[in-house]
Amino acid sequence: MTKSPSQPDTPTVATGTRERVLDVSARIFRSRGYADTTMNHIAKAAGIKSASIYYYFKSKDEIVEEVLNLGTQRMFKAVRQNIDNLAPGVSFRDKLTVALRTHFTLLHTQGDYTAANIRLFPEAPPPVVKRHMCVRRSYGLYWQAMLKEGQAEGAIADTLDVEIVQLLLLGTLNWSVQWYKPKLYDLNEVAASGISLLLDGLIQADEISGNPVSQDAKDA
Amino acid sequence: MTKSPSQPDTPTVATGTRERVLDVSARIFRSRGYADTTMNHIAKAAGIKSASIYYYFKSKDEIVEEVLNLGTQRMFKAVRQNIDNLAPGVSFRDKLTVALRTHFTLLHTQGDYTAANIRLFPEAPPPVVKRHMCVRRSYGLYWQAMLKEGQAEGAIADTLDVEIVQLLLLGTLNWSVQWYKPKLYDLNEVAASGISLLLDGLIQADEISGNPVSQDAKDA
DNA sequence: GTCTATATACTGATAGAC
DNA sequence: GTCTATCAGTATATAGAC
Repeated sequence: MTKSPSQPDTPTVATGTRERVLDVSARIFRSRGYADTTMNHIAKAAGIKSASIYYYFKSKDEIVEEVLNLGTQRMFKAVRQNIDNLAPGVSFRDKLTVALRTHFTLLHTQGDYTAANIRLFPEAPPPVVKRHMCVRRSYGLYWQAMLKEGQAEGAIADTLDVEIVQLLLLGTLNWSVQWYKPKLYDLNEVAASGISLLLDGLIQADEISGNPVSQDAKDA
Repeated sequence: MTKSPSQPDTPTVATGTRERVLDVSARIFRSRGYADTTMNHIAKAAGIKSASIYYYFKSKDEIVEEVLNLGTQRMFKAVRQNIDNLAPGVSFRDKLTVALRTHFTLLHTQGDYTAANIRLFPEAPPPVVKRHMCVRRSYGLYWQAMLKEGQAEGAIADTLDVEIVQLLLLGTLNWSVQWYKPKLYDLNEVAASGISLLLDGLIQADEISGNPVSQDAKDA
């Protein structure tokens, strides 16, 4: 909301001090969490003194809130963009695959805001989280709407509670920030495994039907 | 490891002060997390003064470590017990269902240690987590061994990396501590949805085969 | 065993010089 | 805009009386 003057919309590279503070905050929050990140940590990483931060932000929680909101917003924007770019007649399955892959990939590449968002969400003070909830709810409702489309098409079971499914789906991906290490696992392999698990399940369909279970989601 | 004298193994009900401190610690850590839980919070809930805690524990981190270990150990014990009690010829699918359901249920019932464990894991100081890792690794390896059995039986794909699958499976369940509220969702419905999602996938098998997708895991 | 009192350190935040 | 200096609050942990 607060924006330094004469800045274009959503600057990709941090130029001013305020953006630099936000960027390093996201990076440090991502690895140290909320409570263990001090204004001094942020200041040092930004190359200023901690008192100077208060020229741009009223409090530590104001920084947290902005990092939280930016994380969700960037995630939302990327997912919607990739979905909107799909061909009109694309199957629900492919649509969901793209959404899941985008969410997962953004969690582990392209900046620290999305990963910091996942970590900060349970750790941040309740008032901050409460204010952030409206942004997060929009994103969740977007997924639920997509799932309802899938139900209408008959691609997924009518009886499912789309809210629970949404929480389970994104939960599987979100939890990966706790264990995924770029040097230890291959991002594409993990993404493919996760998407395959969520779309087709772990158990092989050992019926006569040649259903290609656990053998999909290998595009991109 | 440290145990007050003349105590039987794994006391179910906390009698002594030490056990009471541990129990309230687990409860408070579960809801407030690591950093926001103070020795004073614990002391007050245990009905003593904060200085008295140091008669039983050298430091806050010693409490955290014990809560962390107990959480994983209880989870491990419950899952193994339920698996061992199964009939010899039971299918891999049923086995996995029982394991998943046990893990999920224990996360949300029967004490705060298991839920606190999930929350503390990313928040606790690295040295504490590092010491806890051997316990956690045993539990992960137990799951991976189970998955390998499934591969040997042909129940799940041979090509899957069992470590990644294990992390994805438990991640789906673990993440639920962030959103599951007993008053808002039904535990059995969420468990059934989660297990169905993980075993059979979200997408309907719209082949001719009468494969009962998303229609299982409703025992227990 | 549990207490009171306190040491020590560090936190988020403010005041005001430059 | 960024600094130095500092306040007030609170944290973990210790010392020692009872």
